[in-house]
Amino acid sequence: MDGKRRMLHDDELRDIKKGPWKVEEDQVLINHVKKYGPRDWSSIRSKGLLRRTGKSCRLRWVNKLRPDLKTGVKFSAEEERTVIDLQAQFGNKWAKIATYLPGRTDNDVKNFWSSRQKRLARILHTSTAPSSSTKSHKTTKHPQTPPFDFIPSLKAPKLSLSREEEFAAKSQLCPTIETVPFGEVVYPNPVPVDQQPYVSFPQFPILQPDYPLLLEGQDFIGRLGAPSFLDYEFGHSALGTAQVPITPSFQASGTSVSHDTVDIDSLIDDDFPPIDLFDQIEQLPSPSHWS
DNA sequence: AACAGATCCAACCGCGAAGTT
DNA sequence: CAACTTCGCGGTTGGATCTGT
Repeated sequence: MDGKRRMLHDDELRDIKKGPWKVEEDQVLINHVKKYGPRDWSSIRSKGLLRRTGKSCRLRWVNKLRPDLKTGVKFSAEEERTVIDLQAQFGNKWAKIATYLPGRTDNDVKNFWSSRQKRLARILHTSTAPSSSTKSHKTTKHPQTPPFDFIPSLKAPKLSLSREEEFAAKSQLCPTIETVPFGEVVYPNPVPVDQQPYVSFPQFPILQPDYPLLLEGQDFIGRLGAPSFLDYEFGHSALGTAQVPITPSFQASGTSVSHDTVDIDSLIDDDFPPIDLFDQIEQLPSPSHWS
């Protein structure tokens, strides 16, 4: 690049506006999209319509101005379940996951997941603290303490695992792979000292040629909504069930755990999110990465 | 009522892929 | 085909709001 061009670029950078959007800016952006469609973001700036980068314009449109968005509506239990299932399947592919959730953006999904993660982290930490407060389980006095000291997998870097690695890792963490209904808590009886109670989770189905589940997202998501979906899909022998240890303190934290089982829906309510344990399973490194 | 911590979420950044010149 | 630009994605940050003490 020559000097003239470089200087111009710097001037442009200085002229870039950042921060919260004003109503007038939104209107300009909306008008642009009406005229030209959701594209040519950079031209918005080059035409002098806004002092925002094309990138910023696109983000604003996608996350806030698109007409089909569910703004201000919390994730429903069904949406939560979908995110959790798809995250287990795709990993942190938020944009992809968002395509399964009408009205939700990748940012929404990402934020949702992130907040659930933090919440779970705190709950897990609180539940294992030696003399944790008996007060509200939603608060903690130890926000700076790494929450997952007791779970080796969570100290490992995020990895994208192959199905084989994933399965191996899960098996290593929880050698006992059983086929029990989705969401069922299995308490070995009697409970050995080194064996926590387990909550079981499904493996996603291994792709089979005549099995439409993973072929078309819409088909998949439509089936997710069916009341019998989980029972049907996860009850088949093609599926394995991974188990993840839960701590005894979970049992005392107000869940509907009754004796040996817990209904999966009770795990997806606002006050008790242990289904986030999916993530602990999914983020397991392969055994070769364990130290 | 005041404060602290938790939660939510809008917006930014860096990077890589795709498209264009 | 290389250089450059634009776009899209995932991660992160910081401010506003909520909630509990």
